[in-house]
Amino acid sequence: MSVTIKDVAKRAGVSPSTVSRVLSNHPRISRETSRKVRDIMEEMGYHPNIMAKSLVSKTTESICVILPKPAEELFLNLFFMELIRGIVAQANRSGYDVLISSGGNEKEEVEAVSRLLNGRRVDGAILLYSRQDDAVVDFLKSNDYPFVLVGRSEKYPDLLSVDTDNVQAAYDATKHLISLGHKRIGFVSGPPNLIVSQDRMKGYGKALADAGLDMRKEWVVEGEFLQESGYRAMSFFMNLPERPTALVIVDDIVAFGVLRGLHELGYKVPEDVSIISFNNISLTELSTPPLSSVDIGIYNLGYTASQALIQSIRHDGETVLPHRYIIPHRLMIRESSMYSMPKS
Amino acid sequence: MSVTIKDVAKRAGVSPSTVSRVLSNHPRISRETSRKVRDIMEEMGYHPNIMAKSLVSKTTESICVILPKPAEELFLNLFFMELIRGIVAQANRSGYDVLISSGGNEKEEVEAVSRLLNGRRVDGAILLYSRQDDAVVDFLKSNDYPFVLVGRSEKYPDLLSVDTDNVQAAYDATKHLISLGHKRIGFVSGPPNLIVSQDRMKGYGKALADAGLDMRKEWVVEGEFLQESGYRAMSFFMNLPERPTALVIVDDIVAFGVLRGLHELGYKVPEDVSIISFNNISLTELSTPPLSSVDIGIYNLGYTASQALIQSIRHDGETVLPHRYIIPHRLMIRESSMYSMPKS
DNA sequence: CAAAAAAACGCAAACGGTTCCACTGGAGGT
DNA sequence: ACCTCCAGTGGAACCGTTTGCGTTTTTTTG
Repeated sequence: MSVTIKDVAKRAGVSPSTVSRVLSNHPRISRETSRKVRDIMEEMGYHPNIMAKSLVSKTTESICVILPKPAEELFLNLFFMELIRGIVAQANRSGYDVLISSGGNEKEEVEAVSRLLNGRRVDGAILLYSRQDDAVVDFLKSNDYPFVLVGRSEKYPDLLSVDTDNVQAAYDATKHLISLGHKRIGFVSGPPNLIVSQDRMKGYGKALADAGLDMRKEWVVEGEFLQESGYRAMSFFMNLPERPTALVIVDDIVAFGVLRGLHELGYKVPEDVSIISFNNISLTELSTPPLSSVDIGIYNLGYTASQALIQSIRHDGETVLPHRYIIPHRLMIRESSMYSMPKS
Repeated sequence: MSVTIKDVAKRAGVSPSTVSRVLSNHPRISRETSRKVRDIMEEMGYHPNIMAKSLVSKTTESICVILPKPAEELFLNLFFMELIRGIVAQANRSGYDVLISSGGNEKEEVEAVSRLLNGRRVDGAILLYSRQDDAVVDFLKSNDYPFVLVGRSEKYPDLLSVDTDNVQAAYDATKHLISLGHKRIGFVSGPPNLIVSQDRMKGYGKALADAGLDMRKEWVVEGEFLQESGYRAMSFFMNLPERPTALVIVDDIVAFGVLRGLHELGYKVPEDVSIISFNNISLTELSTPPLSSVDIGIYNLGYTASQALIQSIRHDGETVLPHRYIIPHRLMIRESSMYSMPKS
């Protein structure tokens, strides 16, 4: 059917081994043989069979990324797509292919990962989440397969992972609001069991403390990564006897809900309430008003994760590799927090 | 290293062939042999080596999807992620893996696809776009590889493809506005060379004609799939001596720009201008006001594409398969077009 | 009860590469 | 002129499965 290494060999009057060596440009092949063989390959339209190659080399030059279930429900879509783009871009640059997999539930995920890694279809995996107690992580770790986490694991702190310094990011965001003169700053959080929620909350608290402001329990609400969460939070906050004048919001999507809630309640952003959120997905600039957000470099997160994984796959064990990569973040200040408090 | 079919065979006291046959549950294997072998496989933790299998079976049970370059720039991200989710979900259900690939330019794309298909790494491909004249399509077609287009090709009308009936969709959207009493209806289009732009424009024109309304050149503008396009279109439309009272907009993202433009110019939606757009990405419901949009079933598009491709891969050539799948659309009417024109 | 048919299984050759080892022939050393 | 050495190449085994065909065992049948 397809032209093989033997066909080329025959046509070139050399042995298959020689052709193979030309392909991997082995040092001990003469210039002219190499030229001749390459010409013939070109002429015959030869393409190496990747399967045959990986069968013997025991390496597939490909990785998989596991989409979490939430990707189904939430529309963290923007987030994931950006991440995937980064992953694919880097992987392709390094000559790796990327395989996407998703499972309905955790059990299915483990089965999928098991099939892919035990079946030697991929060399490693990227996990796009950090759940509290993850069967997939357990599987990968116990089988000693290369993998990297986008996020971090509390259970195993020294896993290879790529993450944002969420504490610092929240600290910076909060400080920004403080520098605008705000003294009553609230926090709209996400699911309390997610590490990212906890970390951002921590940074928020730290910034307040450092500025000598007190963190009031009633100015902190927890919710989901959904706009409804933000929406509901507003009817709560705005009925308080003492309302916050600024909000740090755990995610852009939630911030959209906040925006909508405030709008319906008749409050203006940023005049009445200044807000800033996290992730800086591409929509932040086109809401009304444009949303201040902490850019966490999602593409870069993906890119780095892919790089770290491939590095770890290729690693011969000589040098010691870092366990943890922190992607720098930066504040993107837009209208939603551009208003300086009148000195009151 | 890893436990192979031979290890299992030895341990079970049978030949490798028998083990293989158990795996593919060949009819001529006795109940008990099958049980015994399966038990041993379980016990030894056997997992079939996918590479070895594909080498001999000449089929990889996996497909690839080619991300177009625009995915890099535009944030059709929402769109693509949704599509990919559909593709992956269906493929996994059918036992196929999905491989994502993207190329910087068309040449790189061809190289990537060539490597994947010629190298027998995947069995087929899904193309997420319909460009005017596509080298990737030419490659796939001339090599007779299975592939499916999400969209349609003017050059080769009978390619396997999955698409929306964009003419009808635009017709329906326009008719909706007409039914609200609008007589001056404009159209904000996308890049004129994209088939989707052309089709939607066509449906728009047809609806106007059927209603006896005239389509005025100055009420139609072309642009990009970017919010700026919509934004700019508004400063044009709203300076016209006779302004449209309703707009059909080629894409949700563009509609966001329109919304913003109208807002800044002091027009209210839907009181002053009613609008409806296409695709119904998840953000349409959380803009202010929520956007009427034509839901084109993006997930379904992906799901069906995957299904069609796999069907075509497995096809033995006996029966004849459809070339073209049309995914039904439906209007999602929200606030942005809820206002009935005052009888003027 | 022998012969034929069916059922269950084993052998060995692929699939398309890679790589260790052996072989050849000419250059360089003595 | 003989030995050594090395660059350049060929031979063959192997990677883990599948599968056509042949062999053995069991069952059916006349």
